Amino acid sequence: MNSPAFRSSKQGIRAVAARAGVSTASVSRAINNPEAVSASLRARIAQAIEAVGYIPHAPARILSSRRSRTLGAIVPTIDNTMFARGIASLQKYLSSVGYMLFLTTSNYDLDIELQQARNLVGRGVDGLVLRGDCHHDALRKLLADNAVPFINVGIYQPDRPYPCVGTDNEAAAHRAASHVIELGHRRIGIVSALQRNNDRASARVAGFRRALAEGGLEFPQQWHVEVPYTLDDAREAARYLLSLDERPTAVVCGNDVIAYGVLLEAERSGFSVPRDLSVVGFDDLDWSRHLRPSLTTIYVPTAETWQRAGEYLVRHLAGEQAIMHHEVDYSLVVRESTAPPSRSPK
Amino acid sequence: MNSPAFRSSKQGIRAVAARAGVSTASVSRAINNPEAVSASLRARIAQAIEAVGYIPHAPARILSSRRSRTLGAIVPTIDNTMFARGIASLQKYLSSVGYMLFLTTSNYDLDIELQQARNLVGRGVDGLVLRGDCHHDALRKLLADNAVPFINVGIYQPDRPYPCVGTDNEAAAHRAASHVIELGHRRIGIVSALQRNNDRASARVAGFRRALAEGGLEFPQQWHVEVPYTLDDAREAARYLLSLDERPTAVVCGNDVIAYGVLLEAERSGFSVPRDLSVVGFDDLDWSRHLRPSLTTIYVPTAETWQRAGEYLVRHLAGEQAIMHHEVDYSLVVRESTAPPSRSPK
DNA sequence: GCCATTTTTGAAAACGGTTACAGCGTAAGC
DNA sequence: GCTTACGCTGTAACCGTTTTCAAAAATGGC
Repeated sequence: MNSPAFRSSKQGIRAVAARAGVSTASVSRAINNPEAVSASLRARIAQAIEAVGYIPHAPARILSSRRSRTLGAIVPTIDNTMFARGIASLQKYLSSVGYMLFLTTSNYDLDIELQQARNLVGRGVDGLVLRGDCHHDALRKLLADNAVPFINVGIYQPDRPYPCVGTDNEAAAHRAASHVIELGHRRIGIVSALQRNNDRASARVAGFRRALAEGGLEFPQQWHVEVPYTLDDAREAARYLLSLDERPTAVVCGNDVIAYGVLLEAERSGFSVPRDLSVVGFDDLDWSRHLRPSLTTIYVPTAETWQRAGEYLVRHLAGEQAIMHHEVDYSLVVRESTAPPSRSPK
Repeated sequence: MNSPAFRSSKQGIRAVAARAGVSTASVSRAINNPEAVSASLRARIAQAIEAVGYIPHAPARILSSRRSRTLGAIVPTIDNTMFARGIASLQKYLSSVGYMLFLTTSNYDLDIELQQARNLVGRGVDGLVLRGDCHHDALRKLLADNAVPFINVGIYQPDRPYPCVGTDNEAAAHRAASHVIELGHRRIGIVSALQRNNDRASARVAGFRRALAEGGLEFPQQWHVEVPYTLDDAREAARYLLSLDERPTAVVCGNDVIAYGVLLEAERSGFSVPRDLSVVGFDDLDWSRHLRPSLTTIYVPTAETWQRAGEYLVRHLAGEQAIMHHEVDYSLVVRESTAPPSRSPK
């Protein structure tokens, strides 16, 4: 007969303990630190867990231990192949080391990102994976106040005091633009993603422009168009660029989707790629190899990047040393969409 | 001077309560049920919360209230446009009603799905969104034992006792195949996704086959190929089908990505679409409108479907009535990739 | 003003784990 | 044989909320 002062043993770890005839402490140890418990007890407990169908209650665990073995991630949107891939890779890695991932989206809005971060911190995540280094000031304060480690992924900024892992977008973009310059192009247009609250997009634009400047090329403002991440918008941008009196002979694009749009529109407008127009993308999505003409682009190892972000945090949380600034290599993949400018442009 | 028997008021809700000069109960009420507290207190508390920078601790909240305002979702993979869209839509809806989403992936593995479900239940999710109705037996038992409501999304099975929301894949596939039959095709190939543990894929195959059977068409086994979700595999399948002595004049595909592969390969092999080969897709991704020839396909309102799944669970959890079987309409979008079979096939 | 209601508010017991601490054997050292 | 050390186990406090219950305060009718 249970005294009312005793908790009922009907649920949770107490039920398991009762059934195995041990204390809750032993059950907890058997689960979290099996070596700390004798083999015989371990077996009894394992059997009791099985019999009761016991599932540890994570919130209680987190509350008590103050660790959740969970990381949070905030991405602008999941509806973008690059992020989807990155998240998939991160999730896979984390689950391989017994961590979980709490994923949220910010829609490129700094306030939403901050709010989601509050949410995740309140949730008790052990660390946070953020996209880029374009954040609300309050976000950094929040993470500092609560001692939540984090990492900026998808960028490489060795000079900043925050951990990051990714490719150097500026340098990669510079490489892409240099490629068409080396081919002999002098009139080069840029179709970039929206730069607002997107340091990846703006770093790429910066790289493009630096290459143009270094090449001594003139760059009229109307040769740069910013578009959302859709084929339709990219096509519209291409239509505009191709309609200019003084039109570019090459277009460097902020990402592959934009490049696809440019490719499609050029073809529809009767321009032949690469004869009349060279096009360079950025990301190297699946389609880039398959299109005709196939797309010259920058390969970015997204999966590796995001996995390394996870590795950094997991290591950091384990108290191990981890490199704060990790650069991930990109590479230029030359395919059919680029060629020297034709002597007799259409 | 605090007696050591009292908990320190340095943290959490107690710090807020101390600062506002009220009890923790009032703070809790001010947060969760503001009307239950007088305006003056509410104001004092709000100010204290602000001053302390208080972030409620979700795990403690869940532990105490036994509700998390969090739903779990298990999808095969996030790296698939349709799922990414669905998840994005679900997440957006949930956040609009103050819920969060815990997302995990199963990689089309029933055991992993079960394990993830355990995980999520242990995490205290209020409900679960599952892809399709192809699950481990233990999963249903798990959810029943723990009284966790769930819904199968992406399918429509009014005859089963489980809630679901989605399109009738069998019927939609039937419609797609009927389209090419009506155009006059008699030799129709099928390139489907892998059917193993994928009821969506197999329902579509069933629909295709029913249409063929009803049309009295013969269907040699070698005209059906199953491939993974990649352009490369789809192209290989197309290459195979087009190399047959008796080759199909039309191919119906389990999804758009497969159809893209078939389109690409047909073109590369010198077949003209739709003159030499008609192709039908399924999903209506962005590319389908943009390709040349554009792709005839089945439009599936993914975003709506997943949002409705969220609505069902939220409603159910609120104790409101909600329809268990919700059918979402599909539609055939006829574009350029289908035409009557040519008199003189290549 | 007084009593009966109806708010508002606070004290304290859960919620389901972890873990510091202490107790108890048993093995080792002498 | 007695101490010392160590390995295993149990007791119980605590993690930060919510929520029940009852007391206190406000309201209203007379």
